[in-house]
Amino acid sequence: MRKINPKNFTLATRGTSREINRQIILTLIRTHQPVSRADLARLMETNRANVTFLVNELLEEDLVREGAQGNEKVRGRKPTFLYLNSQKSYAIAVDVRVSRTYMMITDSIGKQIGDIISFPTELDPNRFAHQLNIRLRNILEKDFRMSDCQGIGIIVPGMLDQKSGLVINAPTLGWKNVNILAPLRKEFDEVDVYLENSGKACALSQIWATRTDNADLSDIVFVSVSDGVGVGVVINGELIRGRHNTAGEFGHVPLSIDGPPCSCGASGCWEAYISNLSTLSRYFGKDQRQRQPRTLEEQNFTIEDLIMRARGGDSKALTTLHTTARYLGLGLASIINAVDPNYIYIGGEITEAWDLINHEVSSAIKERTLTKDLGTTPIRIVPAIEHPRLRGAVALVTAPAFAAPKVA
Amino acid sequence: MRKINPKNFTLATRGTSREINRQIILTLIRTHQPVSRADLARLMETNRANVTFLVNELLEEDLVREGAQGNEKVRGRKPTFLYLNSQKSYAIAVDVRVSRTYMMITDSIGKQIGDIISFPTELDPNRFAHQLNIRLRNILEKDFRMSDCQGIGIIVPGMLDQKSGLVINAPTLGWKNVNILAPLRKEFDEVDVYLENSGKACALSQIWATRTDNADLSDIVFVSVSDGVGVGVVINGELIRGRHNTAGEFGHVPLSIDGPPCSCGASGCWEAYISNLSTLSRYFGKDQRQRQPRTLEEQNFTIEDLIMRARGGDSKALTTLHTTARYLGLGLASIINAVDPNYIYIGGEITEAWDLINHEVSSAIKERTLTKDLGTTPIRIVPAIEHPRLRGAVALVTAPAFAAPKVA
DNA sequence: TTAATTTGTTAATTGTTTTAACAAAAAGAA
DNA sequence: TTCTTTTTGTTAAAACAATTAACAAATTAA
Repeated sequence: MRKINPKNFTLATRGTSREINRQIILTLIRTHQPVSRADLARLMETNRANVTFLVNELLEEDLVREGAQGNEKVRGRKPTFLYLNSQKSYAIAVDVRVSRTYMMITDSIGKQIGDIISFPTELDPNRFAHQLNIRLRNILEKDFRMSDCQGIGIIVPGMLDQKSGLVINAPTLGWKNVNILAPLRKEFDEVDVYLENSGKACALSQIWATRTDNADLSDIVFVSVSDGVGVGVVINGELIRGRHNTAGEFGHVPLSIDGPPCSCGASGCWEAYISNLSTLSRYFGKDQRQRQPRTLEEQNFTIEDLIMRARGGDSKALTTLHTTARYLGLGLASIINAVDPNYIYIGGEITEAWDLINHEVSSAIKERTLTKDLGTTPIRIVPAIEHPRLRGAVALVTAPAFAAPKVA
Repeated sequence: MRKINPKNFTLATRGTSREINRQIILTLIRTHQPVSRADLARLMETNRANVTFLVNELLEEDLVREGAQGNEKVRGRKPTFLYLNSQKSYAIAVDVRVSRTYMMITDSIGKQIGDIISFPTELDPNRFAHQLNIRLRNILEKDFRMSDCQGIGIIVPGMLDQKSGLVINAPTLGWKNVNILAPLRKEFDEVDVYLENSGKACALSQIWATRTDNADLSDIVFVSVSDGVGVGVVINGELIRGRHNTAGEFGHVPLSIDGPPCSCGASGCWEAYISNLSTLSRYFGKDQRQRQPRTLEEQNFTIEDLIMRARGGDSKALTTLHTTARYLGLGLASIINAVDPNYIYIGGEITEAWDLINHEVSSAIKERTLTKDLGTTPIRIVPAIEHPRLRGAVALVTAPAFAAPKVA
């Protein structure tokens, strides 16, 4: 039961029904391809004539193409299969992280083209913009044609204003009130450039992934545990952004208000318990409150090393991971109580140790969730190899073509 | 950018556009009445002919009526004003609380008819059902006509399953897995009966209230502080319910996981810091961890008494309120970080002391919100006299007629 | 009294879904 | 082979709703 906003509604015009049905057809071709017109008519519970009209429109726009004919051993005329034309355009994804920046190119349905490339991130915003500019120009003018580029999606770990392209605060990069998009938009004015927070992008990557399972992804949460903790919340199939594009920051909901200091300035945030840095500090026995300097050896020691040690029999390492797992679960319980999602997806380096910690996570979740049902909310691991951030950046570019039209 | 759910979509039919525009017209008449067809055409940025057709349909259904003519000093034909026919039916609202149950009757646009009546709540579910049955029968058969009743909305402070009508757990009432709706639905099978949690109902009461201010209520949170803490979250004009209708339970997000024990079984929940009981316990210096019994005098002492004492110069009472205010603000900061709403509404007895505590609440919010913008999220007080729970119960019945049709 | 202006309706047009009929294509039965 | 049956996809016609244009009604100002 959604209330129509009397200050901001969308009237239905003569073409609205067609637009809606067109997007439904696109969605169905996307999830069921290769698929025939007759199949679509059955899936949509409508008549084949309607499907013919709508598909013809998509064929004319070259969004959809006809392919081989089916050859099942059944009577009757063989169906003509339809599939999305993935060659129409390409998308560029950019994932900016502290140490390196990653780039991926995909076709118009998000399938990777070539290899992922990466380069060290310039932490000076101006020099970064210059650096990225050159890389993009290479792709847009040498490797591909600029007119074929559907858009560029850029992921930054921090809070940002989507429209203006302003990075309000990206603590790990040290960027504050930096407009990273303006120079790019000026340089490549033919191409759409999108900006998104990494936690939100990861959530997008899941709902827009083409999957074969029957999972209902209309209400999900993605929790990305890394240097910081990023969270993206999807409700009713839509990423929630809030008034300032800052919705979903569960990383800074406290476990204990008097807990360890957090990068955000407050103390006891969930992030201050479960980020990789926090886990490592705990392993080395440093009191985070004191922000004691770490030795060089400690600085080069990563969470992956810790996991390796835990697997190698280092009981202190294992205990450290278990403690993090418990805190992870306690925080997830808060998210579950607040959002009650269908699934929770978890990404980040710690997922590599999931077999070691999943029991602790589950029991912590059950400890603080309000009902038994909530305690069994399915948790799914997203391995790094799936590149959720890059996939989310791609979705920023490619997904709008499949999204539901704004109506009422 | 909403993803169309390929397993659960709604195809647009020939009538979909009309249905959408019809609901927009209803919404606009509701918010702008009395209003002429020409006004509607301007508000909707469409032509008057379209409005005529749609309004004629509403007139035929007797949802809308024509009223007086305008008489501004302008040239041209006088407009015929349209208004919602509020006499078409009536709604019954029931608010079940520990001590008493309240009932209100409204017309079909939620305007109160007669006085609010109340009676002591029978805490035995069967006897309660019987009691409520008799009360409802009186209204439906003696005072009014059953066929005119649009529906009955019942509010229960606890977790519940909307569809089956099951009260899963209402700790203050002591109800667990009680089906309160089944007997009513059986008895009054002509009438729709709706069940809703009190926090969620309060949120509904705000978005569906007919207001004159220009507030954008598409993203709001209602926090109801009483015996427990109920929270309702509205995103994109729609109350979020989650997979098990338990979404929004921010009352059990911890401030400190090792904090005082909470009625839910966990410890350190926000509720355990700010509920009326928690505030009173703190005033009487009881250690909640010990669950010490209170004296008879203490048992009869209410939060209103505490506020009175604080106003009367009792500095310990004032300090107690200030402490609650601080905890209230710290928890609100978590909600703001997580949801980033346009407004936060607060109801409950403590709002009567708002002039005493609002400064502490605000500074605690600023202390833990991630950005300056978030720190200035407007907080609005809803006084008890506005009966948000009963108004929410009414909205359950009357609002669906104005809601956006499900599409795509 | 006439012109100007605004409201609301009606008729015609256009675009879209829906129904019904049909053509095309293939397998199976006679 | 030939005919029947079945399925796919298209086309023509019908039904319906938004849109456009024209017009009638009602009122004020000149």
